[in-house]
Amino acid sequence: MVWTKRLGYGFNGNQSPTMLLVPRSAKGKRSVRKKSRDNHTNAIDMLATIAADLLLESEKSFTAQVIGGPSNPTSNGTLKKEHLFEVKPIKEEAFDQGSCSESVSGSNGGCALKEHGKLNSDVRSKNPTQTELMTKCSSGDCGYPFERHSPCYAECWEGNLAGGIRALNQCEPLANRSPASGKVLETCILGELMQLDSKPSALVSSDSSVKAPSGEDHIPHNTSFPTGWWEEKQLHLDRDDDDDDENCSRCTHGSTITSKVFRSHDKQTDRIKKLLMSKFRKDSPFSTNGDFPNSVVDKKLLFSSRKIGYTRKRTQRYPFKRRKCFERGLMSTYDEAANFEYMSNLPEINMKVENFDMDASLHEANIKSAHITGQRSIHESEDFHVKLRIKSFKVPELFVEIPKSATVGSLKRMVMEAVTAILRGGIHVGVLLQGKKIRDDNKTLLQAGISHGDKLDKLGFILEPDNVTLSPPLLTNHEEPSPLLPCNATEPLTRSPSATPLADPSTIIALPEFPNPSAVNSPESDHNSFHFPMDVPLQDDHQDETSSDSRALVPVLAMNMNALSIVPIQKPKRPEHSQRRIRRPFSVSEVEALVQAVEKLGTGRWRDVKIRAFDNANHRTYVDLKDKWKTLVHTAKITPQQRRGEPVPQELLDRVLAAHAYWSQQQARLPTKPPPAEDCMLN
DNA sequence: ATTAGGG
DNA sequence: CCCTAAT
Repeated sequence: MVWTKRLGYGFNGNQSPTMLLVPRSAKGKRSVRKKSRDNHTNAIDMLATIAADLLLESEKSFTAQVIGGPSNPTSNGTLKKEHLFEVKPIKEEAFDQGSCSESVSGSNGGCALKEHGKLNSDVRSKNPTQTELMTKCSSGDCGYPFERHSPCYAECWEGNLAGGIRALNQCEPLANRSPASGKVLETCILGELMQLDSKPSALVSSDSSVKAPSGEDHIPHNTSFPTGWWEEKQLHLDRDDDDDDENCSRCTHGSTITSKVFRSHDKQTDRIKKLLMSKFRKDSPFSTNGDFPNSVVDKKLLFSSRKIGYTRKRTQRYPFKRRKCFERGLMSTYDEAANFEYMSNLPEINMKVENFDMDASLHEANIKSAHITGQRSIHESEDFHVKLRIKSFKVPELFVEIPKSATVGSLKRMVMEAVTAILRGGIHVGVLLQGKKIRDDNKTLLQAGISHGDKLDKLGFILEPDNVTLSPPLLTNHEEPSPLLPCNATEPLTRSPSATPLADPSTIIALPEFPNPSAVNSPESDHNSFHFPMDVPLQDDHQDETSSDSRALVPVLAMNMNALSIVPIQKPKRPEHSQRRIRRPFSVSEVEALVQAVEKLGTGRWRDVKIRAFDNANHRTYVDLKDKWKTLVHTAKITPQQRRGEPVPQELLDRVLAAHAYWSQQQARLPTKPPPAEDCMLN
């Protein structure tokens, strides 16, 4: 699968870059992209390339760190393409972008980012657990736990956006938030949907004339979330996102297009809204306090949330699309650490937890006696059961950058798009125990230490974006929809024979609609293969690691929003098509046909060659034929020992050489005028 | 859409 | 095979 990260850079007004994008026009673009695609990209290389080749010629001192990536990083320290980087200049002063007030008056959301960044930086530097975070933030201006509120963040947003996002950051004393703060979630989600601006977005039209600051670049994204079931629900108004070479032109010309998209999106939104609202009304575990949600409801809830994301997946342009027109855009990033703010607004899951309390000594002694806690007894089986209360899942952090002139509705859309972008990339669950990520899926809870009551308090779950692609076996056929797993997804989770106790459906309930893992393996898949949460052993690393491990998908340490940062976007471009085509080596007979056609037609008429010799071979494009010819010529020139694959008869290779020579000569002879169609070296 | 080349 | 610039 082709991996891509959308990198980009933007400016806060006329100030320093805050985000790094790799513009299409950048000199080093290619190498960056290449490197990015390489399986084992060295972070320093990446950094150096970016720093040297791209935007900041004068700033060549950068540091890079991994801020996220596969949960099973290679143990050799190299980085995989899925890893997320943050790159920032060593000299941070150079990127000072001014104070909050400046931003408010003259720029855009930079203030929020900055302040937010500061705050996060503060807490992140300790690689804190949630508890620590809350403590930390409680001492801030706000006085409320950071869990759900970042005063600076909210403040700035209010300043910049006239309160547009205030609802998302409502400050609420912890005590007032009943069970697991579910209420806030409800408010936010509902609020989002209900208030979605139904206007075609003045923002777009007004800004569409704004000249894009720079090109942008895509790298095909490797991530392919299983597509299928939701697609039928989509409104096919969206253009293919792949041919993204267009500048603002598309947006500019296409104000109608844009409007359409938005309108339809609004319809869609309405539907979702209704759906969600009914769901909430009926099922919401958050409607009353003291009433803990049960797992079933939770599943439904999450399901709904995710559904939103998927459903909207195609109807919504990826933020960056419009970004070019806005001259600003939305950056989303994954910062699984310390993002409680956002977390509180997303598929947060709150589960009532039964009591549980395991006696460590019993475990260690491996005694197989049932242990009764509270009212419920443990199974008489060999294992004790651990009951967990998942107060919340962390979800990736988002950063939004949007013009002051933007409407609140558009802001909401952007946020939603960002959410969608992340969700559609797929997520899995990470488990943290006392801040340490448990990476070995094969460990038993006992081995991992998830058994003692005291430790369970420090058990954390985290929703992590999948940085890997689901292999396309069932997608090669582009038409076969992925099975939609039922939301009462207990079964998919237990399918794996290697499932650990964690996969017990009674404890893990938050992963409703992952595809059947058995369906995502393909011969083509490699280490990038999708790992179904919890039941596939990690290959490279069986050691627990602290979250500060650079290979872990974890907190951004001391993240400074002024810093130049590369923010990968979870934007799998047209997932249904972006898969690298399966490799299909040419058979000898195909080579024969190709050679014959080229002998006849020459080397500059691949379309004709295609029609002539491969008209019925749908998978062979004229580009393929051209490429094959290229390799054939090369093959013919090297020694047989150097050749690989199915050997091509020397006779054919000789003909290749002869034809190549002949047509090269023809081409040299008539550079501008190709030989007549009837011409043929064999004539 | 095709062609031509680099990756 | 992919990605693109250039036609």
